[in-house]
Amino acid sequence: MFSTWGYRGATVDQIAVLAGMTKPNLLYYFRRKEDIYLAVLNRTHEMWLEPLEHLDASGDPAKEIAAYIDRKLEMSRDNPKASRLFAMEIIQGAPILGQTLRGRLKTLVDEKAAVIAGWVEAGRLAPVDPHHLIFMIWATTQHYADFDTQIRAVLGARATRPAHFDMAKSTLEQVFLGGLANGTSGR
Amino acid sequence: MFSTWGYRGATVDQIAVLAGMTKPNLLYYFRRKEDIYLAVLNRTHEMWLEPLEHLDASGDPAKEIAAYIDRKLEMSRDNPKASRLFAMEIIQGAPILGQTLRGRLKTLVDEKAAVIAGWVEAGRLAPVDPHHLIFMIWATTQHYADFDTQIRAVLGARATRPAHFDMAKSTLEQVFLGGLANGTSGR
DNA sequence: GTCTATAAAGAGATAGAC
DNA sequence: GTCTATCTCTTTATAGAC
Repeated sequence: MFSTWGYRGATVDQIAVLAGMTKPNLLYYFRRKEDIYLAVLNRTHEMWLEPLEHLDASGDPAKEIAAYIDRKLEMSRDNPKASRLFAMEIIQGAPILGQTLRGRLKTLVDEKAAVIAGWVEAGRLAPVDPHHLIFMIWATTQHYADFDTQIRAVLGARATRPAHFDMAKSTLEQVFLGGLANGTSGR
Repeated sequence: MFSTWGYRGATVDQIAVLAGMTKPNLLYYFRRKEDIYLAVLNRTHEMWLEPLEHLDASGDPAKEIAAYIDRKLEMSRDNPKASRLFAMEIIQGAPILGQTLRGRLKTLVDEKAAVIAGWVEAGRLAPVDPHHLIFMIWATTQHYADFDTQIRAVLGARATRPAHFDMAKSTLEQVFLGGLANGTSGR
């Protein structure tokens, strides 16, 4: 409900119906509406951090990045509502997750950015800004969940459910890996 | 107000204060809350279609794509709230803009996708799916407006306002143009 | 734990004076 | 065109029986 209607737009009544119980019963488990939102948002964010943690410094740069893209894309395909919930929270200025972003997320990203920077220094990857590369991967993969409505509107008949995800995957890998191939450098 | 709080989250009272008038006065110009939303959303979407219209089939592929990326990125920098308003509308399933997306936007994208396909056929661009390439450009450029809060949280001290947009621009151009260089093909 | 009934506050919209 | 006052409906949250 929150991912479709936003925090204010979702009503406790509707959530209760969706949960198969009455409103006072739902409020017996979660005292306030905000508590429901916090619970679902925290659970979602936990899941969101995971794929980046797997980026392995000792692996092959191209393979690691491709695997990261794939994992993120699969998450968008399998948990689009979670992605949209997270997106709405950020768009609205991250009133709840702000601290987590500046803390745990920043630490994780800085750590993995250092890994990427290491690959660049070793000449195994074109010289690229690691932070912005990570932003690009977030943007492109989550786009397929967050803007699903627009994508399906534009693709029209082409938008067969699993097929267009395969197309997205190969396009993303092509552009990212082509753009990051070592030797070729930035150009 | 709508871009920060969502449709339901924004109140007519708050909008009136922001507009420097009382609530009944605002409702004298816009009879219903929805009319305010429609007005601001339509104005925004108009602006949003424009950059793609400039993609020129007779130009140099790499230059045209770079110029398109730049224009979209500038829009994110200069109109972040408009971008976020648009994003929230799409995330929520485009209840208002749905028809426009399936109509005018689809027509425009299909037309420009054909232009890109032409470049690919002429061997001036690596073989890439035109629609998904356009999605990638939308995703990466709008990300800097929509997820600004997250980006600044992660970049921390690095996030000097105009500077990180320049970094974004060069990173995007590098990855896209590198990934799309002709001859090299998809690889 | 679950329910019906209801209190209390919020928010969209209108009435009507100026 | 602009205002104060207010109607009305929605929504969060609680009371209290079972």
